[in-house]
Amino acid sequence: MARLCDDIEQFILQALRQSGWVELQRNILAAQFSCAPSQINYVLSTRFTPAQGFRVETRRGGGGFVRVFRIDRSRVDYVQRVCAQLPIRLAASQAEAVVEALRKDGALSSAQARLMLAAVGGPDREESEYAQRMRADILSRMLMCAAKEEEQHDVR
Amino acid sequence: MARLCDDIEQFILQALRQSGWVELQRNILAAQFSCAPSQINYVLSTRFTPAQGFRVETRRGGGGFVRVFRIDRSRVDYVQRVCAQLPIRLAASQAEAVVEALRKDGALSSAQARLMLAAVGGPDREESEYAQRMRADILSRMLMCAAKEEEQHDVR
DNA sequence: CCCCCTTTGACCTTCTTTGACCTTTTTCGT
DNA sequence: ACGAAAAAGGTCAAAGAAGGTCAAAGGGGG
Repeated sequence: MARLCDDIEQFILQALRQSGWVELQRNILAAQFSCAPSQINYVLSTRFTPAQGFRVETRRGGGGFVRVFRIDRSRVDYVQRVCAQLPIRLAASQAEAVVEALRKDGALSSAQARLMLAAVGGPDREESEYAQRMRADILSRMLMCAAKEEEQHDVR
Repeated sequence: MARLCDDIEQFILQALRQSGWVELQRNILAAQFSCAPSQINYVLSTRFTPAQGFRVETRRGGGGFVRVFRIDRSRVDYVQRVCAQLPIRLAASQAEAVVEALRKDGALSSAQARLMLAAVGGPDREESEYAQRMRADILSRMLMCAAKEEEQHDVR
Protein backbone atom coordinates (compact mmCIF):
# COMPACT_ATOMS: atom_id res chain seq x y z
CA MET A 1 0.00 0.00 0.00
CA ALA A 2 2.16 2.85 -1.26
CA ARG A 3 1.32 5.96 0.61
CA LEU A 4 0.15 9.08 -1.04
CA CYS A 5 2.86 11.12 0.60
CA ASP A 6 5.50 8.74 -0.73
CA ASP A 7 4.09 9.05 -4.23
CA ILE A 8 4.19 12.80 -4.04
CA GLU A 9 7.69 12.71 -2.66
CA GLN A 10 8.78 10.53 -5.56
CA PHE A 11 7.13 12.82 -8.05
CA ILE A 12 9.00 15.82 -6.75
CA LEU A 13 12.25 13.92 -6.48
CA GLN A 14 11.85 12.79 -10.06
CA ALA A 15 11.29 16.33 -11.23
CA LEU A 16 14.32 17.46 -9.24
CA ARG A 17 16.44 14.82 -10.83
CA GLN A 18 16.47 16.83 -14.01
CA SER A 19 17.46 20.26 -12.89
CA GLY A 20 18.32 21.09 -9.31
CA TRP A 21 15.02 22.83 -8.77
CA VAL A 22 11.35 22.54 -9.68
CA GLU A 23 8.40 24.82 -9.70
CA LEU A 24 5.06 23.41 -8.66
CA GLN A 25 1.56 24.66 -8.22
CA ARG A 26 0.16 23.41 -4.99
CA ASN A 27 -3.48 23.18 -5.97
CA ILE A 28 -2.81 21.64 -9.33
CA LEU A 29 -0.49 19.04 -7.85
CA ALA A 30 -3.06 18.25 -5.19
CA ALA A 31 -5.68 17.82 -7.90
CA GLN A 32 -3.39 15.49 -9.82
CA PHE A 33 -3.01 13.32 -6.76
CA SER A 34 -6.65 13.83 -5.75
CA CYS A 35 -5.85 15.00 -2.28
CA ALA A 36 -6.16 18.01 -0.04
CA PRO A 37 -3.77 20.82 -0.98
CA SER A 38 -2.41 20.80 2.52
CA GLN A 39 -1.13 17.31 1.82
CA ILE A 40 1.46 18.94 -0.39
CA ASN A 41 2.58 21.04 2.54
CA TYR A 42 2.82 17.94 4.64
CA VAL A 43 5.11 16.29 2.15
CA LEU A 44 7.23 19.40 1.81
CA SER A 45 7.58 19.86 5.53
CA THR A 46 8.44 16.27 6.28
CA ARG A 47 10.57 15.33 3.26
CA PHE A 48 12.07 18.47 1.84
CA THR A 49 13.52 20.17 4.86
CA PRO A 50 16.87 21.91 4.98
CA ALA A 51 18.12 19.10 7.17
CA GLN A 52 17.39 16.79 4.28
CA GLY A 53 19.16 19.00 1.80
CA PHE A 54 16.30 21.00 0.33
CA ARG A 55 15.00 24.51 0.37
CA VAL A 56 11.44 25.53 -0.43
CA GLU A 57 10.33 28.92 -1.61
CA THR A 58 6.71 29.94 -2.18
CA ARG A 59 4.58 32.81 -3.30
CA ARG A 60 0.86 33.32 -2.75
CA GLY A 61 -1.70 35.09 -4.86
CA GLY A 62 -2.24 34.99 -8.59
CA GLY A 63 0.66 33.32 -10.34
CA GLY A 64 1.78 31.88 -7.02
CA PHE A 65 4.14 28.92 -6.89
CA VAL A 66 6.09 26.47 -4.81
CA ARG A 67 9.72 26.01 -5.75
CA VAL A 68 11.84 23.25 -4.36
CA PHE A 69 15.61 23.56 -4.53
CA ARG A 70 18.22 21.02 -3.77
CA ILE A 71 20.73 22.86 -1.60
CA ASP A 72 24.40 22.55 -2.17
CA ARG A 73 25.53 20.41 0.69
CA SER A 74 29.14 20.43 -0.29
CA ARG A 75 30.49 22.36 2.66
CA VAL A 76 34.00 21.82 1.46
CA ASP A 77 35.36 25.09 2.65
CA TYR A 78 33.48 24.86 5.92
CA VAL A 79 35.05 21.51 6.71
CA GLN A 80 38.39 22.81 5.60
CA ARG A 81 38.10 25.87 7.79
CA VAL A 82 37.18 23.82 10.83
CA CYS A 83 40.06 21.60 9.98
CA ALA A 84 42.51 24.48 9.72
CA GLN A 85 41.49 25.78 13.11
CA LEU A 86 41.81 22.47 14.84
CA PRO A 87 43.99 22.67 17.96
CA ILE A 88 47.26 20.82 17.78
CA ARG A 89 46.22 18.55 20.63
CA LEU A 90 42.82 16.98 21.04
CA ALA A 91 41.31 14.89 23.80
CA ALA A 92 38.82 12.24 22.70
CA SER A 93 35.86 14.21 23.99
CA GLN A 94 36.98 17.30 22.14
CA ALA A 95 37.33 15.37 18.92
CA GLU A 96 33.87 13.99 19.45
CA ALA A 97 32.45 17.46 19.88
CA VAL A 98 34.01 18.61 16.62
CA VAL A 99 32.70 15.66 14.65
CA GLU A 100 29.26 15.91 16.20
CA ALA A 101 28.98 19.58 15.37
CA LEU A 102 29.93 18.96 11.77
CA ARG A 103 27.46 16.16 11.46
CA LYS A 104 24.66 18.23 12.91
CA ASP A 105 25.42 20.92 10.35
CA GLY A 106 25.07 18.37 7.62
CA ALA A 107 28.69 18.78 6.61
CA LEU A 108 29.37 15.14 7.40
CA SER A 109 27.09 12.19 6.82
CA SER A 110 26.20 10.02 9.78
CA ALA A 111 28.27 7.21 8.35
CA GLN A 112 31.32 9.41 8.03
CA ALA A 113 30.81 10.73 11.52
CA ARG A 114 30.51 7.24 12.98
CA LEU A 115 33.69 6.09 11.34
CA MET A 116 35.55 9.16 12.59
CA LEU A 117 34.20 8.71 16.08
CA ALA A 118 35.37 5.11 16.06
CA ALA A 119 38.85 6.39 15.28
CA VAL A 120 39.18 9.47 17.47
CA GLY A 121 36.26 9.37 19.91
CA GLY A 122 35.53 7.38 22.99
CA PRO A 123 35.92 8.15 26.66
CA ASP A 124 38.67 10.49 27.70
CA ARG A 125 41.63 8.61 29.09
CA GLU A 126 45.04 9.45 30.52
CA GLU A 127 47.13 10.23 27.51
CA SER A 128 50.47 11.59 26.59
CA GLU A 129 50.66 14.83 24.73
CA TYR A 130 51.92 12.76 21.86
CA ALA A 131 48.71 10.75 21.70
CA GLN A 132 46.65 13.91 21.64
CA ARG A 133 48.73 15.40 18.87
CA MET A 134 48.27 12.23 16.96
CA ARG A 135 44.54 12.37 17.42
CA ALA A 136 44.35 15.91 16.12
CA ASP A 137 46.45 14.93 13.16
CA ILE A 138 44.33 11.91 12.33
CA LEU A 139 41.07 13.80 12.64
CA SER A 140 42.46 16.52 10.46
CA ARG A 141 43.39 14.09 7.74
CA MET A 142 40.01 12.39 7.90
CA LEU A 143 38.21 15.69 7.66
CA MET A 144 40.24 16.68 4.62
CA CYS A 145 39.38 13.36 3.11
CA ALA A 146 35.68 13.89 3.77
CA ALA A 147 35.85 17.35 2.26
CA LYS A 148 37.45 15.99 -0.87
CA GLU A 149 34.77 13.30 -0.99
CA GLU A 150 32.04 15.93 -1.06
CA GLU A 151 33.76 17.89 -3.77
CA GLN A 152 33.51 14.95 -6.11
CA HIS A 153 30.12 13.31 -5.82
CA ASP A 154 27.56 15.92 -4.98
CA VAL A 155 26.41 14.24 -1.81
CA ARG A 156 22.63 14.03 -1.52
CA MET B 1 2.13 -29.36 18.97
CA ALA B 2 3.51 -26.71 16.63
CA ARG B 3 3.57 -23.42 18.35
CA LEU B 4 2.03 -20.33 16.85
CA CYS B 5 5.28 -18.43 17.04
CA ASP B 6 7.03 -21.21 15.15
CA ASP B 7 4.41 -21.08 12.42
CA ILE B 8 4.84 -17.38 12.06
CA GLU B 9 8.59 -17.76 12.03
CA GLN B 10 8.32 -20.34 9.27
CA PHE B 11 6.01 -18.15 7.28
CA ILE B 12 8.46 -15.26 7.34
CA LEU B 13 11.40 -17.53 6.65
CA GLN B 14 9.58 -18.96 3.68
CA ALA B 15 8.90 -15.52 2.31
CA LEU B 16 12.53 -14.57 2.86
CA ARG B 17 13.64 -17.61 0.95
CA GLN B 18 12.55 -15.92 -2.23
CA SER B 19 14.15 -12.53 -2.08
CA GLY B 20 16.41 -11.50 0.75
CA TRP B 21 13.70 -9.32 2.26
CA VAL B 22 9.96 -9.23 2.86
CA GLU B 23 7.42 -6.61 3.61
CA LEU B 24 4.69 -7.48 6.09
CA GLN B 25 1.73 -5.74 7.60
CA ARG B 26 1.58 -6.49 11.24
CA ASN B 27 -2.16 -6.35 11.71
CA ILE B 28 -2.93 -8.31 8.58
CA LEU B 29 -0.44 -11.01 9.43
CA ALA B 30 -1.85 -11.22 12.92
CA ALA B 31 -5.33 -11.59 11.47
CA GLN B 32 -4.12 -14.39 9.17
CA PHE B 33 -2.79 -16.25 12.15
CA SER B 34 -5.71 -15.20 14.33
CA CYS B 35 -3.54 -13.82 17.07
CA ALA B 36 -2.76 -10.59 18.81
CA PRO B 37 -0.69 -8.17 16.71
CA SER B 38 1.88 -8.04 19.43
CA GLN B 39 2.53 -11.71 18.80
CA ILE B 40 4.20 -10.63 15.57
CA ASN B 41 6.50 -8.42 17.58
CA TYR B 42 7.30 -11.31 19.83
CA VAL B 43 8.33 -13.45 16.90
CA LEU B 44 10.38 -10.66 15.37
CA SER B 45 12.15 -9.86 18.58
CA THR B 46 12.99 -13.45 19.44
CA ARG B 47 13.71 -14.93 16.00
CA PHE B 48 14.77 -12.13 13.71
CA THR B 49 17.42 -10.31 15.65
CA PRO B 50 20.70 -9.00 14.23
CA ALA B 51 22.46 -11.72 16.19
CA GLN B 52 20.47 -14.22 14.18
CA GLY B 53 21.29 -12.52 10.93
CA PHE B 54 18.27 -10.35 10.37
CA ARG B 55 17.37 -6.73 10.41
CA VAL B 56 13.87 -5.36 10.87
CA GLU B 57 12.67 -1.98 9.73
CA THR B 58 9.23 -0.60 10.50
CA ARG B 59 7.08 2.41 9.94
CA ARG B 60 3.93 3.46 11.77
CA GLY B 61 0.94 5.36 10.52
CA GLY B 62 -1.13 4.95 7.41
CA GLY B 63 0.51 2.59 4.97
CA GLY B 64 2.88 1.44 7.69
CA PHE B 65 4.90 -1.73 7.28
CA VAL B 66 7.34 -4.18 8.76
CA ARG B 67 10.27 -5.19 6.60
CA VAL B 68 12.55 -8.05 7.45
CA PHE B 69 15.98 -8.22 5.82
CA ARG B 70 18.50 -10.96 5.85
CA ILE B 71 21.91 -9.54 6.74
CA ASP B 72 24.83 -10.49 4.58
CA ARG B 73 26.73 -12.11 7.40
CA SER B 74 29.67 -13.14 5.29
CA ARG B 75 30.94 -9.62 4.78
CA VAL B 76 30.36 -8.72 8.39
CA ASP B 77 32.13 -11.83 9.60
CA TYR B 78 34.96 -11.34 7.18
CA VAL B 79 35.64 -7.85 8.40
CA GLN B 80 35.38 -8.98 11.99
CA ARG B 81 37.74 -11.85 11.43
CA VAL B 82 40.36 -9.67 9.78
CA CYS B 83 39.92 -7.30 12.64
CA ALA B 84 40.42 -9.98 15.25
CA GLN B 85 43.61 -11.14 13.62
CA LEU B 86 45.11 -7.70 13.35
CA PRO B 87 48.63 -7.52 14.81
CA ILE B 88 49.01 -5.42 17.93
CA ARG B 89 51.38 -3.08 16.16
CA LEU B 90 50.94 -1.74 12.66
CA ALA B 91 53.09 0.42 10.44
CA ALA B 92 51.25 2.74 8.09
CA SER B 93 52.05 0.63 5.07
CA GLN B 94 50.77 -2.48 6.77
CA ALA B 95 47.53 -0.76 7.70
CA GLU B 96 47.19 0.36 4.11
CA ALA B 97 47.62 -3.15 2.86
CA VAL B 98 44.88 -4.45 5.17
CA VAL B 99 42.43 -1.77 4.12
CA GLU B 100 43.26 -2.17 0.46
CA ALA B 101 42.70 -5.89 0.61
CA LEU B 102 39.34 -5.48 2.25
CA ARG B 103 38.30 -2.92 -0.29
CA LYS B 104 39.36 -5.11 -3.19
CA ASP B 105 37.31 -7.92 -1.72
CA GLY B 106 34.30 -5.68 -1.61
CA ALA B 107 34.08 -5.84 2.14
CA LEU B 108 34.61 -2.10 2.42
CA SER B 109 33.31 0.63 0.16
CA SER B 110 35.80 2.95 -1.47
CA ALA B 111 34.60 5.80 0.67
CA GLN B 112 35.13 3.81 3.83
CA ALA B 113 38.54 2.73 2.67
CA ARG B 114 39.60 6.27 1.82
CA LEU B 115 38.56 7.55 5.22
CA MET B 116 40.44 4.76 6.93
CA LEU B 117 43.51 5.37 4.84
CA ALA B 118 43.42 9.03 5.75
CA ALA B 119 43.50 7.99 9.39
CA VAL B 120 45.97 5.15 9.42
CA GLY B 121 47.72 5.20 6.06
CA GLY B 122 50.41 7.33 4.57
CA PRO B 123 54.14 6.91 4.17
CA ASP B 124 55.97 4.86 6.75
CA ARG B 125 57.86 7.03 9.18
CA GLU B 126 60.04 6.55 12.20
CA GLU B 127 57.59 5.78 14.96
CA SER B 128 57.50 4.68 18.53
CA GLU B 129 56.00 1.34 19.31
CA TYR B 130 53.30 3.31 21.07
CA ALA B 131 52.29 5.01 17.84
CA GLN B 132 52.07 1.71 16.07
CA ARG B 133 49.94 0.20 18.77
CA MET B 134 47.67 3.17 18.55
CA ARG B 135 47.36 2.75 14.81
CA ALA B 136 46.36 -0.88 15.16
CA ASP B 137 43.84 0.05 17.79
CA ILE B 138 42.30 2.79 15.71
CA LEU B 139 42.08 0.65 12.61
CA SER B 140 40.48 -2.08 14.64
CA ARG B 141 37.81 0.22 15.95
CA MET B 142 37.10 1.60 12.51
CA LEU B 143 36.76 -1.87 11.07
CA MET B 144 34.32 -2.88 13.78
CA CYS B 145 32.35 0.23 13.00
CA ALA B 146 32.27 -0.65 9.31
CA ALA B 147 31.12 -4.16 10.13
CA LYS B 148 28.28 -2.81 12.23
CA GLU B 149 27.41 -0.46 9.40
CA GLU B 150 26.98 -3.36 7.05
CA GLU B 151 24.58 -5.04 9.38
CA GLN B 152 22.43 -1.99 9.07
CA HIS B 153 22.30 -1.95 5.30
CA ASP B 154 20.10 -3.76 2.85
CA VAL B 155 21.59 -6.66 1.06
CA ARG B 156 19.61 -6.15 -2.10
C1' DC C 1 5.74 -27.82 41.36
C1' DC C 2 8.52 -24.39 39.10
C1' DC C 3 10.59 -21.91 35.56
C1' DC C 4 10.74 -20.26 31.14
C1' DC C 5 8.80 -19.48 26.88
C1' DT C 6 4.19 -18.00 24.72
C1' DT C 7 0.07 -15.57 24.14
C1' DT C 8 -3.05 -11.95 24.95
C1' DG C 9 -4.99 -7.47 25.82
C1' DA C 10 -5.06 -2.77 27.34
C1' DC C 11 -2.97 1.37 26.39
C1' DC C 12 0.70 4.41 23.93
C1' DT C 13 3.26 6.74 20.15
C1' DT C 14 4.02 7.96 15.53
C1' DC C 15 2.75 9.12 10.92
C1' DT C 16 -0.78 10.34 7.40
C1' DT C 17 -4.85 12.50 5.50
C1' DT C 18 -8.49 15.74 5.39
C1' DG C 19 -11.08 19.87 6.07
C1' DA C 20 -12.30 24.30 7.86
C1' DC C 21 -10.55 28.74 8.07
C1' DC C 22 -6.69 32.42 7.38
C1' DT C 23 -3.24 35.44 4.81
C1' DT C 24 -1.02 37.34 0.89
C1' DT C 25 -0.83 38.89 -3.84
C1' DT C 26 -2.73 39.97 -8.10
C1' DT C 27 -6.40 41.41 -11.17
C1' DC C 28 -10.19 44.04 -12.63
C1' DG C 29 -14.00 47.24 -12.73
C1' DT C 30 -15.14 52.00 -11.89
C1' DA D 1 -6.07 55.23 -8.02
C1' DC D 2 -8.98 52.28 -5.10
C1' DG D 3 -11.38 48.73 -3.38
C1' DA D 4 -13.42 44.34 -4.10
C1' DA D 5 -13.05 39.84 -5.98
C1' DA D 6 -10.25 36.15 -7.35
C1' DA D 7 -6.27 33.33 -6.98
C1' DA D 8 -2.84 31.40 -4.80
C1' DG D 9 -0.66 29.38 -0.78
C1' DG D 10 -0.52 28.65 4.85
C1' DT D 11 -2.03 26.78 9.42
C1' DC D 12 -3.80 23.90 12.60
C1' DA D 13 -6.30 20.50 14.75
C1' DA D 14 -8.97 16.32 14.48
C1' DA D 15 -9.64 11.79 12.70
C1' DG D 16 -7.66 7.69 10.99
C1' DA D 17 -4.13 4.16 10.29
C1' DA D 18 -0.49 1.76 11.41
C1' DG D 19 3.00 -0.19 14.66
C1' DG D 20 5.15 -0.42 19.88
C1' DT D 21 5.22 -1.63 24.90
C1' DC D 22 4.54 -3.93 28.90
C1' DA D 23 2.74 -6.70 32.25
C1' DA D 24 -0.17 -10.40 33.39
C1' DA D 25 -2.07 -14.86 32.32
C1' DG D 26 -1.27 -19.55 30.16
C1' DG D 27 1.15 -23.91 29.34
C1' DG D 28 4.71 -27.46 28.92
C1' DG D 29 8.74 -29.79 30.09
C1' DG D 30 12.11 -30.98 33.65
